[in-house]
Amino acid sequence: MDRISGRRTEWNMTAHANTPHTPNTHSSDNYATQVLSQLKQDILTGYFSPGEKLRMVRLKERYQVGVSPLREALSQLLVEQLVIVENQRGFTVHPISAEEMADIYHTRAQIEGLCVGQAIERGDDAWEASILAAAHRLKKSAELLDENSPENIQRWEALHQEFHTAIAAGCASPTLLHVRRSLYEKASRYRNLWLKRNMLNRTVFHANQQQHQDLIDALLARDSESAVQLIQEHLLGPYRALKDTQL
Amino acid sequence: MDRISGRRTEWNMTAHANTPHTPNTHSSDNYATQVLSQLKQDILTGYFSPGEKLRMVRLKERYQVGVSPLREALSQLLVEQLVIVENQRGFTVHPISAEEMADIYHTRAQIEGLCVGQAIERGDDAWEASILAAAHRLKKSAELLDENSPENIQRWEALHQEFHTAIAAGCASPTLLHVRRSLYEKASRYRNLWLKRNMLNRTVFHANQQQHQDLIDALLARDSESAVQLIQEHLLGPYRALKDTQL
DNA sequence: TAACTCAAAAACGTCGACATTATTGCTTCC
DNA sequence: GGAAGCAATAATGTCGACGTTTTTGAGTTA
Repeated sequence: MDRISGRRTEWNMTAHANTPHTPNTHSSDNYATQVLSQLKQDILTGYFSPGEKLRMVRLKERYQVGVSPLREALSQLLVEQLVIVENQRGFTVHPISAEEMADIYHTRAQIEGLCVGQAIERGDDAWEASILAAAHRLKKSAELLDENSPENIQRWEALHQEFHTAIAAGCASPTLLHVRRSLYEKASRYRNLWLKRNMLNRTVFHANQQQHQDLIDALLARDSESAVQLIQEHLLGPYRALKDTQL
Repeated sequence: MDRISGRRTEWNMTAHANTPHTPNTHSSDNYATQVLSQLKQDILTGYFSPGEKLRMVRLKERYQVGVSPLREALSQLLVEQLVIVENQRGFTVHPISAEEMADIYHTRAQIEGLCVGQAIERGDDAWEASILAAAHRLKKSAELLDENSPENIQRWEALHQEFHTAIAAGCASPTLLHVRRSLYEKASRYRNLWLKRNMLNRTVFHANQQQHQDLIDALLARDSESAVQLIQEHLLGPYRALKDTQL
């Protein structure tokens, strides 16, 4: 057993309490890459709070690596604006604010609108099929929400995201999809922080179901104007629910 | 004199041949930050060619730092998709392709459209004034292009960019402007590589002048549809000139 | 009590060294 | 002559150590 996989196992076992880390990392990755995904997850899920100082000793203990891979991972999160840095004062989790949340969600709505608009122009049969497939999987998993444990919500959320990603993928623009993904991650941080305080009720999800069907109809009809309008509303809905509650 | 500024001076003096590096770095930055801007510049300007292997020994010599700051800087360029990495095989300059160029330019046109559209909605008097000021500076500097030395072209290009940034800034969305900046950098790599091979002729710039005036008129008239159309054409024009030439 | 000083402790950023992995080049064998 | 094996070389990724800077906190003074 080589060092990396050995170390990897240790990580999984020492994942202290709060966050069960995904073991889905290929040992072909280096430490920096492995730490990146875990650290990102820890920030997005709120294990490290907004504005919290990220002390190296703590990070070294948690992820069982030296400072070099840590600083590489943190450097990447810096570009993604999930951490901030001040010379000689180390790294800090990027603070949150109502203003940033509004900006992210609105920008995300615009970007998603671009994706959908182009997807309608460019999407082919395979695109339509993948949407219907993802929609089917999502609908079938609605039962996950009956028992609203964090794990089930996470699983449903993953399927939900896959559904919307299937739609956006039709735009066939790696650059645009890259931007989209980055914004999704930033937004999901706010969503997760909100989830930690407020349990979600089922009604919002049923509204979701209807919106999804309307969206699919507009997509298959290649009705760009309606589809863009629907997807933007679909994204801004959660925002409106979030923004008035205390973070 | 501390180590950083001492080292900094050495950098400026040892800037081998091709690229005169900007000395505009505060000594409050750490090595990683300083290396980042220089390395990015070297990639954008083509000192390091697309697909070229970035060997650590070479980078250490060029920037006079150890591997730690280098890997941090490269990690950031990784997120910005200016380099790629393969485990145990180090970093490589991100390759270029006609497909990527098309994707970047088209996405950029869409993003710039969003910026302009929102700027027209949100822009105030100060916004209008800053546009006119930047336009004035740009027009006054047209003489820079009479002698088309690389330095003059660079200076004109900076003013040109400031003009368009002044317009986009009206959207008042940090997130959107962040995306915009990232795409500008990626696109400028293609433009720079093109400039290395083809000297530009003056006619394209005069066409530019007229487009700028039309754009300003549309902005001040708050004619969103025209303005978005104009800015997108303005961005795609250079793309069309570039795409048919050999890279 | 509040502000200030300053020494001790903690934390940061960088380098050099080392183990591991990839690459090169030479030799051997078909 | 060309493929295959293998040793030598080179390059990568990570850690521990070190100098520097920031933070802490106890003691002093107003």
